[in-house]
Amino acid sequence: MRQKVTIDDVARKAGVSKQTVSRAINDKGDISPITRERILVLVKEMGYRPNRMAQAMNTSRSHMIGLVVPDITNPFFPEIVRAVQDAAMENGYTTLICNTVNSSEIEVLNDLVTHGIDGLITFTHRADDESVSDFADRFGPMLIINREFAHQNITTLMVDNKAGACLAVEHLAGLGHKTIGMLSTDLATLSQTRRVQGYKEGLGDAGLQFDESLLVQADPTLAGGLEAAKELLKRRPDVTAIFAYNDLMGVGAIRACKDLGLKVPEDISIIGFDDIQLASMISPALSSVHVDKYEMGRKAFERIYNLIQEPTSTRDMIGMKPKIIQRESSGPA
Amino acid sequence: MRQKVTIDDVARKAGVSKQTVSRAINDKGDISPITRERILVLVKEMGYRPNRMAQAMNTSRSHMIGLVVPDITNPFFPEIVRAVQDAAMENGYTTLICNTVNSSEIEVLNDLVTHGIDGLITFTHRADDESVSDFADRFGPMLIINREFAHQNITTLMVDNKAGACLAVEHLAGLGHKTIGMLSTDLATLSQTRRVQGYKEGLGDAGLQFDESLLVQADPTLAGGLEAAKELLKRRPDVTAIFAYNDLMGVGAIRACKDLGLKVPEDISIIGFDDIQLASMISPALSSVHVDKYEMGRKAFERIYNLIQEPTSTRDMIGMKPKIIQRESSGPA
DNA sequence: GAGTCTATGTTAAGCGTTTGCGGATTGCAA
DNA sequence: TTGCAATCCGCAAACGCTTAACATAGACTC
Repeated sequence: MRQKVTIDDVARKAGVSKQTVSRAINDKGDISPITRERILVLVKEMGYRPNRMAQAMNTSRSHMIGLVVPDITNPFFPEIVRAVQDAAMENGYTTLICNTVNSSEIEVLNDLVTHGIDGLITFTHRADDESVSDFADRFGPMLIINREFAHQNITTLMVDNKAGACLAVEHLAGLGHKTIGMLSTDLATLSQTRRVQGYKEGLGDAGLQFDESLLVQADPTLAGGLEAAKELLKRRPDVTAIFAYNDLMGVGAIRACKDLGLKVPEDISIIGFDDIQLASMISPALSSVHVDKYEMGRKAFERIYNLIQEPTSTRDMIGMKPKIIQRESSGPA
Repeated sequence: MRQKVTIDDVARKAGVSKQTVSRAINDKGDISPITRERILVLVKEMGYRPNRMAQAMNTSRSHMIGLVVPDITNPFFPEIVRAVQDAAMENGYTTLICNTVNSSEIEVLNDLVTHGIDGLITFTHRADDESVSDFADRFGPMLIINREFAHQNITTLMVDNKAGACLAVEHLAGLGHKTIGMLSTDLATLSQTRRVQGYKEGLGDAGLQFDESLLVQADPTLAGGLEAAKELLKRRPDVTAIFAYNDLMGVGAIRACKDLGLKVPEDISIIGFDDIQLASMISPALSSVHVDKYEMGRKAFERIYNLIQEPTSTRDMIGMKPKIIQRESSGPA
């Protein structure tokens, strides 16, 4: 698409040079109020909007940011994406989104850069540290979510997974549960590690013993949760509460209990993590460690936006505290 | 972000002019294989990638398309978005996404255009025909999903809602149900109208009588479905099957039945529409009219891509046939 | 050895903006 | 009147790339 009406058209019609038009719309000095007004009226009339690409070539500001998620169909992401976009739009920014699930993450990032994005928000989990670091060396404002990273160009935003897991166990223990199992995942991600750490720490804090048999691993999916819960309940029939790595596994666990003829929460209490929409939609509704995903997205954008305006400002780490949402799936022991 | 390495850098290093480099990477003629090879090696080495914005200024091809959805957190959309992006990426395209839920749709479209998108896929439901038409006059390749529109620049892609609703009723009638209610919505959208039409037609085809009391309206949400189902079952305790406008309402209906002590599907059969992820995740799993959302996204991109390559090709209407997915929530009367 | 091609590169213009600098106009004091 | 600052605006270059048109060399014909 070639632009319909350009700055030259406006200039011609106004009988001034395009530079003057540029000054009028950008509110730069060196222009008389009268001319300015006259031009602005014309701009409205003709429906002129500056071509952002041309603008970007001069100013190095494309007004686009990149947003990279593993897979937008994963229910964890839409809300974050929405938040980023809401915040972006409020600040005159547009969002270039990519899924990385079946591509090289670094490739995707590099491709985004060729489009001239001013900043980047990314969930980048598969790419190794070195590649990410190389990339960050070359690129400007960049924020990684849920990955630890020490690099002067990279700001991180992380959910405090450990604290969240602690809270979950505390919640269950507070309800009087003494034997609390965990469904974990086989993926060696940071959140996985932290949540398991938190689980163990939580047990300790509550004066309960951790035992290997209480920890079962499977895919972080509904099916995985179902399978893992069955395995756990076979191993340890004395378990009265389950902490699931995420909500999908939590829902799977509820399903498993139903299959085994156990009532939730009467016989078994279950709590998930992330608090995705699904959690509140099933019955019994799933208690969960709530992560404010909308807030997360907004914060991410805000930070990137600041970095774009103030490229010299220091990189840092942003933490997000999760909290417990009790629903129907957890109750007194 | 200013580009790290430009075509000039490569040219200088190769000892040729930048135009020659351009030829090498774009595989245009008028260059000796030896020089070409030599340059390509350098390009790799230096990690040079053409700046798409600069490219776009000349070629009028930004390799970006716009994708506009009402709200990405609505579970109907992520899969479509994902499909569009997969297809886009395969073809060297990137996707600029916007939610319109709290902005003027036309504003969003216009803004996207300033970024130089080559094509546009949009769910645009609130904007009136005239505004859309005005916009289409000025813009190029454009595809609207689930809205009827006659404009020479606009291609439409629609789910056959009426046929889907017919199928749903046929399904229920086929299971022996004689009194089939519908939970509809108060939104006056095209899908709403069509689904109600299909419902009535389906009843007719099955030799069943439609009655106003069988049709209840509420918000197209879980809560709305719950409320509407209760109302319906109060009005017509003889209902044995319910067709819900969408899956969320269907899930709400299941909840209502549970609240009322009715078993699904033993006492009441329920079927939804759209087949969102949730449908298969709840228990009992919700039967639904399946819309192949992934296919929808791919088709949309394909069509837009063709229109971009072949701007003169004719606009048309693409239809998608839904089909029934029977799960646990529907059974014999 | 002059004339003609062909193969390869280069020059320069242009895409739609912004911006540093210099030119023109005005107003006012000397 | 003249001189000078202040005010307003235009010229031209620049951003990084593509592409039409042109230049140069070598290879070929006769």
